[in-house]
Amino acid sequence: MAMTVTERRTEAGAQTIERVLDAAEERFSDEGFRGTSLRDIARDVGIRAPSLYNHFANKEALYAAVLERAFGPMLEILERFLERGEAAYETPGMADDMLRVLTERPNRARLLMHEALAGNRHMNVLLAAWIERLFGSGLRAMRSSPDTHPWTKQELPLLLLAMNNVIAGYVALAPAFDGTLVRDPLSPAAVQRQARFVSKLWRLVWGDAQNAATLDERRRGTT
Amino acid sequence: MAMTVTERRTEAGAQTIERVLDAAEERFSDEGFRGTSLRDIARDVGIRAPSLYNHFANKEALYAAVLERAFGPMLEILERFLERGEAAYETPGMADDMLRVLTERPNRARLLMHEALAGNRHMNVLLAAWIERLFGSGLRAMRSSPDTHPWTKQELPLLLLAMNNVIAGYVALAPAFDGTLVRDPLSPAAVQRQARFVSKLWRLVWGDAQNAATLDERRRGTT
Amino acid sequence: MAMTVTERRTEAGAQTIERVLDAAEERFSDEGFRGTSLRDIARDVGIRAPSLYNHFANKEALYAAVLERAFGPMLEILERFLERGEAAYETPGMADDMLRVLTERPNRARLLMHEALAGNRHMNVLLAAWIERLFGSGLRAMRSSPDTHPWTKQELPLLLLAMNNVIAGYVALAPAFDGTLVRDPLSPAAVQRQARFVSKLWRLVWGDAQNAATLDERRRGTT
Amino acid sequence: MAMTVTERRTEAGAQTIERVLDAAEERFSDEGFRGTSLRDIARDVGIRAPSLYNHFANKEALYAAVLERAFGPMLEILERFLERGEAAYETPGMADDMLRVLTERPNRARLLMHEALAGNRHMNVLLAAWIERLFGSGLRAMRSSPDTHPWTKQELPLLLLAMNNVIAGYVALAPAFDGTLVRDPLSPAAVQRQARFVSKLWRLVWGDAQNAATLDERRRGTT
DNA sequence: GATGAATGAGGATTCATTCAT
DNA sequence: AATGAATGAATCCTCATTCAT
Repeated sequence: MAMTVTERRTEAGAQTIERVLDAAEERFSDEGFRGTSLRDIARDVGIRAPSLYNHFANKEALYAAVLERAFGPMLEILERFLERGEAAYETPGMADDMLRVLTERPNRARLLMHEALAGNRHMNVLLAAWIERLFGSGLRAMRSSPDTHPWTKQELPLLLLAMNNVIAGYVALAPAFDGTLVRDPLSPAAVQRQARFVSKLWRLVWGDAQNAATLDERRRGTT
Repeated sequence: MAMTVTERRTEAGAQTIERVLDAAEERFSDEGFRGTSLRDIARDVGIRAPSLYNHFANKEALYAAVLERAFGPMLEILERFLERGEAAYETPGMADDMLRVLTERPNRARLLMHEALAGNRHMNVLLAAWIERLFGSGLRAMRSSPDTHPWTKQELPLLLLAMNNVIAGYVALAPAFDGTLVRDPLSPAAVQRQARFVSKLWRLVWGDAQNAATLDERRRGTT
Repeated sequence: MAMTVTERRTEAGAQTIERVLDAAEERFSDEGFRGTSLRDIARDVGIRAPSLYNHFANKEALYAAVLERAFGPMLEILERFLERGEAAYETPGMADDMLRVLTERPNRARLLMHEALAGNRHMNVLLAAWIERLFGSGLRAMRSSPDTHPWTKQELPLLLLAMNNVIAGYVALAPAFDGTLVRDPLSPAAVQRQARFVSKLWRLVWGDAQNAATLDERRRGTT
Repeated sequence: MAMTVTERRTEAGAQTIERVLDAAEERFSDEGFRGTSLRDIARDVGIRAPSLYNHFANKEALYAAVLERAFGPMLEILERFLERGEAAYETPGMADDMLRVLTERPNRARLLMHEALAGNRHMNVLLAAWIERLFGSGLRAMRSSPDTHPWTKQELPLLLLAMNNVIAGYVALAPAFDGTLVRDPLSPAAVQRQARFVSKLWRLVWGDAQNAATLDERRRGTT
């Protein structure tokens, strides 16, 4: 299928852009915004640094584009869950998907951590709003779920944060403990193991059907 | 008690060093090693950048000194636990102390995260060895504890990592979610709340007497 | 009358060229040759910088074209005067025309000043020759005029230069003193006022028979 | 006489600063602010560009310092005249001094022109205020002088501007017409000639009692 | 005739570091 | 112990220019 001149040109540019975003994501996730140099990114792509300015207005804009591309998909995952009704029992499913998304591109978890460490300095307003929304809805989901779990209302935010740290932390930090605690933590096998671990952890802290049953029984017993 | 001139001078020097380390810890924990400039650190202290070289050989050496000072105390906490026999039931106590140490100086948790994100690039051999030892002994403690908990041997490292991420993540990242999930997360009250939360979490995932009882019953019940 | 495609295309091109020259004149007159970027000029025109190269070989060539277009008309004015016989009493008329030409396009006076300030670095040989001719003939005109004026032969060049500075300086510099000395100095009213001022100035410094007589009379009358 | 360490250090620095200011004045007056590169200035001084930052915060600050140093003396000349009573007959004396100051450092006149051409973009508030004051007081002086001159109140600002352009224009632009109108226009002899010319010009356009009388007499009778 | 992509050269500025004082 | 001066290397970014399309 023939391409018009314009399309071909655009496509070539788009390819470069994609490669730049890949390289930038990698670099930014290693050393953060200030620790990353455009020259290094350019070198990774195989172009000269000034060429980056054909595609991005400046370093900040490139970083913003990296963040958008990185977290857009996650936000969509969230959207889907939100639309399906925010049912509490879906929270573990969400965690599962999140883990999968993050492990596919572990850089992104690191990116998120860098942002958080630097105080969300560069996270643009839109993105920040989305993330807030994400946590907000996660929280509402937990609050509206049947109270088969042992947590008070005040503790729920802490639990959500903790689960988030467990999931994102594994992806972002485990590599640093490669050899110490986990071997090759981002291999498919290891990720699957971690997914099962998170499920189990969630069941333990939140309760599952069996658990619920046990609790139910206990409750009925009060009758 | 009078001080000689030399002593006073030395003491003044020591004071400067301490102030440099404070400023450096603050800066490094914000933007990491590469993102931090010696000039900024010097400005915080109220001296000029070249003066730093009177106290530290270079930027790397200063960073190393910051890491040493930051994690020495933590390693000592660990030492104490290790010497006292690595009893499993003490793990939560350790987590508690760790949380307290980290929240007293939240920068240090951020420092650790930066290091981990950058792949422990600057963590010197000694420090790395200590940390490895820390996790190693934590792991042995968990392994040698009575199996009143529901985890397999393979899952224990993941659990240790998860608990670490929960604790350090709270201190390092919660500020980024100030207002979203937690309000003023490093205030004494909030820290205490988090400490209680971690305890409870630990009891849930590891099991305590009551839990153990329940599990026991269930087991016996199959008879 | 129909135009062929080629003609129309050529005309479009000519239009673009004209718009480029306009934009370039504006920019160059603000910040000089080195201080002006092709990108800015292109942006003003609504095209991209590389397109400029379809019309001009390079930045220098564009600048040369701007100079040509800017000073061609002035040179023609001069030509006319020269042809009409270089009569001395026409010098004020020339000054008048010059002022008018300059105020219609104040950028051009600024352009000339930039050139002079930078040592005529870019003024091409042809242009320089014309300007030299301009001053040369102005000088000859003054020299060959009846000596009703109080100037020596040696002073005439200084007078010519002075008048030139008064005229061009007003157009080029007055805007900088807008509010301080003159209000809205390039408005038609202000220009007319300045034209009258220059006339009067010229009469005073050059003197004509009538003027001298009038002044004399007035003075005597006060007796 | 021995110098303390501090003094010697300061003096060396002060020397460098002075040389930087000289070089910068020269460069800025040739091509204006944007057309001048710090590297060129540094090269003229014999240091590397980053060293400039030991003495000036940035390019703008260096430029501001150049302006201050260049126009401070002129403003002082003015001050002296203002203090002595702003008598109208002193205006030519002022013009004389101004010309002398400008010709001693012709770059400064060019600097002023560049500023004016670029719309006083960089002239700091203080300087601008001074210049405004300068023109203001010149104007008041002219207004309060006995009306032996043929100008209306409305024309006085134009006259002041014209004289300014004659004086500054000679110094700034004459070099561009070296060979055409004036030979070696900044040589002492040429400057003196121009000074006499300006005096004469001023007498013609402004007139003083004596002059008027003399001219009158001469005209009336040559008796 | 227009332009997206690319680039070498340069431009302002920062940075870690040295050294004499 | 502190610092002013200096600097090579690097940082972000602009600029004039080329070229394929």
